[in-house]
Amino acid sequence: MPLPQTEAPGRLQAHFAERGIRMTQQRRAILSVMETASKHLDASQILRKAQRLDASVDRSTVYRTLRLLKRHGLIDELDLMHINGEGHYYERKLGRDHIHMACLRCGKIAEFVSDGFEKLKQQVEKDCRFRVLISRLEIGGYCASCRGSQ
Amino acid sequence: MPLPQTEAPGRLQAHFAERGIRMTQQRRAILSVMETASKHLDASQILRKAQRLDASVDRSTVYRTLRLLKRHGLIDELDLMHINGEGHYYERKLGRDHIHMACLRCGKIAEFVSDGFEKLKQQVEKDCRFRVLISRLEIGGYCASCRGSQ
DNA sequence: ATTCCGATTGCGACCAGTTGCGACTACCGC
DNA sequence: GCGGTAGTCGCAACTGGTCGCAATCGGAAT
Repeated sequence: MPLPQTEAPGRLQAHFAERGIRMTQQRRAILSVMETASKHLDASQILRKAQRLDASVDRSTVYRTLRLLKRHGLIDELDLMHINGEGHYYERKLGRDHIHMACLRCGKIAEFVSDGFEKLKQQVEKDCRFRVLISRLEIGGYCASCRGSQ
Repeated sequence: MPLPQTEAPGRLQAHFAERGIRMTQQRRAILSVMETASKHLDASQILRKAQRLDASVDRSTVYRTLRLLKRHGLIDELDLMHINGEGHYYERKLGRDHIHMACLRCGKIAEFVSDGFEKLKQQVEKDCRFRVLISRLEIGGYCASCRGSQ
């Protein structure tokens, strides 16, 4: 179920300004790719799209900017259970955390928002005396339509 | 074929035999490293230890064997929130799934077994009509001792 | 508009993990 | 034990991601 969201799109650049992070041509290109992306992108897709806006963007700048966004909690990084090789996927962080479910047969990715997940995180905070900042729950298995055919 | 486990340690090799998976010198070395490991190892540590038992073991054989173990549900693969670079860590799968908590300050890894986690997976099975085979929940934040110093 | 300094960039070299391929070997049936 | 074959291995080449460094740029102060 593609996702319930609360918050206007397209404000990544504003976040940068508010936090006094320097804005460059290259970052502008990358942010605008992330802002307008409709689905999970991997690093090489982000690079290609960003280079269409600013041809000078380098691979390593993409990775550095992604890391920056990650550190500021503005995007989430996903493995999607390494369905296709080693790569990672990135998505804008909007609204509440959600679980990612990857179908091992058809490769489809579904998302799921659950109160149980929030409760579980609260339990960890309490029982383990651990301050939760980032969390990632990924599940691999078979989706409803693939489940029929063993 | 995914499998629940409650089980004595050190029987990785037996599992291979039972499932008719071919046993080789190299695999024996790698399995024995995994069986005797006391904590999360990364691929290069596994390689080094395995080479002490059989000098011919190659990097790619380690990765291939790890993937094999993963597919058979005998080990878990962790990112530990990419605390140190990109690498992955591997651990023998024993008993119930557990949550990994990585402290972003001191790097310590804690584990936590929770009924809430099991319930959450059941909820996904039911609400999303999704067959759960593998699951991984990783949390990044501050552990009890690092929490004091902001 | 000009200066200036730290932050950022591109580049090339590197580490982590995967793949294709020819050579090798475990193990089944004889 | 012996041979044949599918499964596995080591190697070398590749993709994904990181790092160190010199050159460059953003933007605050002037």
